[in-house]
Amino acid sequence: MGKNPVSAMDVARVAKVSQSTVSRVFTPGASVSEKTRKRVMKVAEELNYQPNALARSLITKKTNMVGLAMKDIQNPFYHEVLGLFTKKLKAKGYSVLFVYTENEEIQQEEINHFLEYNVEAIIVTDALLSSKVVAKLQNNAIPVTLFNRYDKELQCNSVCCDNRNAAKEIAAYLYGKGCRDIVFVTGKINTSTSRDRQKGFTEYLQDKGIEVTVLEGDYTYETSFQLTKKFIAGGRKPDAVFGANDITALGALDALKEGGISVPAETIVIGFDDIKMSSWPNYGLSTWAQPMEEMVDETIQLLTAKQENDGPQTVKLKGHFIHRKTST
Amino acid sequence: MGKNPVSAMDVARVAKVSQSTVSRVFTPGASVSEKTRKRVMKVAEELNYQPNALARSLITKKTNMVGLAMKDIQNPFYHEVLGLFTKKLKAKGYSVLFVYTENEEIQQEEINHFLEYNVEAIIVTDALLSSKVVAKLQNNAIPVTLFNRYDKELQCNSVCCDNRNAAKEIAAYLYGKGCRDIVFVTGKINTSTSRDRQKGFTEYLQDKGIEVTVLEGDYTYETSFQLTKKFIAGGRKPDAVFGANDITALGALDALKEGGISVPAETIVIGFDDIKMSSWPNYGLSTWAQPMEEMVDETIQLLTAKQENDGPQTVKLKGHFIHRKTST
DNA sequence: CTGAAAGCGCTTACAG
DNA sequence: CTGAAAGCGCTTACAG
Repeated sequence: MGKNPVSAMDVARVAKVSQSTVSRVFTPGASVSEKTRKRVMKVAEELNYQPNALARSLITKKTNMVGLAMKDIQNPFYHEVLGLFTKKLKAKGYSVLFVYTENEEIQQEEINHFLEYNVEAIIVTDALLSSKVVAKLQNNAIPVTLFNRYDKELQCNSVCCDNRNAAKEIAAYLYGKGCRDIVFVTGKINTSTSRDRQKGFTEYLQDKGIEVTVLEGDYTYETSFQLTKKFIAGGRKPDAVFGANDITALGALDALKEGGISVPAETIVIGFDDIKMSSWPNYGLSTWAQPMEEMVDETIQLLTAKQENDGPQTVKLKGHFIHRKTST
Repeated sequence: MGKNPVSAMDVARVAKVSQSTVSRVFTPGASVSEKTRKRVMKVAEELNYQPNALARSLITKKTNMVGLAMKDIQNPFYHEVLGLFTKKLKAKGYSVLFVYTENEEIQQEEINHFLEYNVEAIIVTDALLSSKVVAKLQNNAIPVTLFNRYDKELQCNSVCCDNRNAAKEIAAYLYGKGCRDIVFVTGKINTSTSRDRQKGFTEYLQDKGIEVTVLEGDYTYETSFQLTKKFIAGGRKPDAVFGANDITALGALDALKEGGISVPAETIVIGFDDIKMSSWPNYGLSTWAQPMEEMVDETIQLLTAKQENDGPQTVKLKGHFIHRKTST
């Protein structure tokens, strides 16, 4: 904490006021005469005084910290999300305590960590939460919001894209283009995002009498690339491939290209997320744009309006299709 | 902080011991009889007691938090770095308070933020620091380490790749391949990384009588893409393009491809960083791999061994060249 | 091994 | 508008 921890007391001594007054000067809205305020501020600056947020939090019960947990390191989508969160939370006066989970599931350990530091809310992006962990958080009255995930079993807020309907629209689009031999490359199958996208997609096509070929991926580029490569090596040449996210679609796209299949002439490729790379000229991936900014805003909204306790809320946002070079 | 803040006092009451004893049970190495420890632990678990890190920090002067500041949102390199830092710092018992800077320079505001929360050290990856800010930090005895940057003027530690020599080796490699018409696409020119890579690269070639064409980029894909596109539209067809980082090289690569130039047959393309994408089949970018993990380890080492005050240290790591599909 | 007490740096009623 | 005092939840000498 430094060798030179100037305290409010030090400032008070020099400014010849009480420590309470120094505190008031640094408390927005507290009543201090203009004259006193100026004198104190001057001394504070000279001494390089910085109020101690820890001590303040201890008494106000407000830490202004929110915990953010992430897992996926490969998907740039989450990097963009992280940037947006820290930026927007800062604007609201919150800091973010960041945790990167290696495990599939957020462990008790990481949550304890958040609890110890008294974060006021927790945002979990792409990791899983056990109901036991959620219970503990509820017990401590810390609101949790799942971002880009949801879980009916869990008693927590959730903000995500309406994956099912988005996938349905993509299916309709593909069907309208005359595609009949269609592949879906999944993400991690235990994620709601992948499941919902698959459900919306296959259901629509099933109604039309089309059985979608499902390749079980894991949201990584490599797996999707290998799966698709193997698939076309078997002599198959689908009309369309829909990847559970952009990275997945990109993997499939590269495999198709490598296999000499021309996109979109022979095969249409669609992704999901609209990460920056998708718009790069070399790819020009058509995709479903998640309303990332709106999603972040909604999440923060949910966290800050935690007062009204009408149970966990689920917000589903629409997003929109972006037509680029991999679709016709 | 929750509606149910069980304190050590609460536990003490139920376990019929003093609050001091409860504290000892949660302090590694403190002397408590096995019998008491068990009883206290049992009660603590029943009550869901969680020591308050804020209160502890207030008295121990140890927050176990380090501040991490980042700026570049587009470069996946930093996403990987962030993952590595949180993972490794956690292993050492540290949490990371994350700040995403929008400004080119880290502002006083963000630093104050770190100071308020009493972080024990600060890591700055790709943002700039003013000497005024560094001075303030030194005044508070908080060690700062620049990661992947360095600045002679600034009194702070620094860990980075030996960019100059790496670029020199790349230049030698290219020269050895017979390249004579060579382009370097810079990153942001006010970064030490871009400057050093440029210096090492051009100096070597200058010695050989070759004047490198320098295209001034900004470390983004788009700029590099446009620059290269414009360059070749002017009728030029270089033997080799070296990008200040992978993203930059990828932008150039795509522009070359779009311009109908075959890589590596006509033009060799080399990047710097070895981000995951560079190994994707569609790109197969040859690049200089930064020893990312080592760099992170060294940084943490520097921060935790902050006791010996023999002035700021600069650590330069080597890294190595990775040959893929864009070089011969 | 254990308890009573002081103190970390703040905020916030309570008086004046 | 301002000061004295209590208290937030801990740790840590100091006694015993």
